Amino acid sequence: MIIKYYEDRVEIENINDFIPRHVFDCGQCFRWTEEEDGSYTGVAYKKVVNIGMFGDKLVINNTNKQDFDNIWNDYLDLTRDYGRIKSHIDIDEHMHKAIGFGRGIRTLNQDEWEILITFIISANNRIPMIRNAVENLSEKYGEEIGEYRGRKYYAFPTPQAIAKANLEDIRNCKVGFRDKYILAAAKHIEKNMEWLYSIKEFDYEAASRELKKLKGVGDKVAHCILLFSMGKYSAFPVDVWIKRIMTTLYGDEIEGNGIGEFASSNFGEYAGFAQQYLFFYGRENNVGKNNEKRSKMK
DNA sequence: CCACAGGGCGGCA
DNA sequence: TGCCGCCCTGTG
Repeated sequence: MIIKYYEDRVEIENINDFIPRHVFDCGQCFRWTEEEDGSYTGVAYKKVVNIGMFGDKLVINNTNKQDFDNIWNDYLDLTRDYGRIKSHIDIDEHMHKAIGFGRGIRTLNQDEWEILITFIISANNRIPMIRNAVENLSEKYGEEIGEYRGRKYYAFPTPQAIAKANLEDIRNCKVGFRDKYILAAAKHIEKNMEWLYSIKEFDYEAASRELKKLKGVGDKVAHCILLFSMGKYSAFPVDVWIKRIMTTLYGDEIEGNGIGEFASSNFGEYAGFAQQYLFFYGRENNVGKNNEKRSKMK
C-alpha cells in the first residue's frame, strides 16, 4: 500500500479488497451516492469526500493528508488485512461464493451516534426510505458543510440539535413511528455522551445490553450498532434477508440452535464480516426470494 | 384501492 | 418466556 498525498486528494496504490460499490452498497451506510464514473460521494465526520477505485488505485477526492490520517484511514478500515479474514470464514462452497461475490466489501468504522439513529430508523424499514429519512434529518438539523460538484452537503445532526427539535418536525422527516425513539435517544445521549462512547469498551454481551436500554433498539439494531460503529466483529445482525439466506443455504444446520449459534460457532470473532458477505450476496441475487414466492402461491 | 416490505414494543397468555 | 397485533411510508 503506497499512499500519495496531494493538496486536494489522497491516492493509495496497490490496494486489495476495496470496491466502492461493495463497500457503500452493502447495507452498512446510507449517505453515499454513486457518481457517473462509479465513484461514490458522501458525508462522514462532517466532511464531504468522493471515493473511487481506478485500477488498483484508491482515490479520495476533496481531502488532504490530515483528514486522511485522522478520519479516512480508519473510517474505510484500510489497515485491516481482509485476505486473512476471508480465509478464516471461507468454510464451505456457500461462503466461498459469497466472499467472491462481495470481495470488495470493507466494514466501515462509523460514528456511534450516527449509527444509533440511522439503525433505529432502519427498523421495519427499507433502504431507499432509510436513506431518504437520514438525508431529511441532516438537511433539517445538520450543519451545512459546503458544496461539492454543485451539490450542498450537510453533516449528520448532533444529539443537541435533535434533542431541541419537536416530535412533529422529526416525524416530518419521514421517520414514521420511530420519531419518539429518535427524540428520546437524542435527549438521553445529549446528557450522556460518555455513556454512548464508552460502550465499545464493554464486552460484547454487556455492550448489547446497554444499547438495548434505548427504545427502538432491539437485538438486530443493537448488533448493527456493535458491528458498524464499535468494532464488535463477532456481532451477526439477523434481519429478514439474513433469515432467508441462512435458511436457504444452511436450512438443516440452523434448525434447533438457530442462526446466531451457527454464526458464532462457525465464524466466531469474524461473524460480522461473514454477515456482510452473506447479506450482500443474498440481496443482490435474491437468494431465497423465489422459494418464498412459490410457497406463498396456492 | 389494496398488498406488501421491514424490527421492536407492549399486552396477554 | 413466547406469540401476536400494531406502528409508518413508499411502491407496484
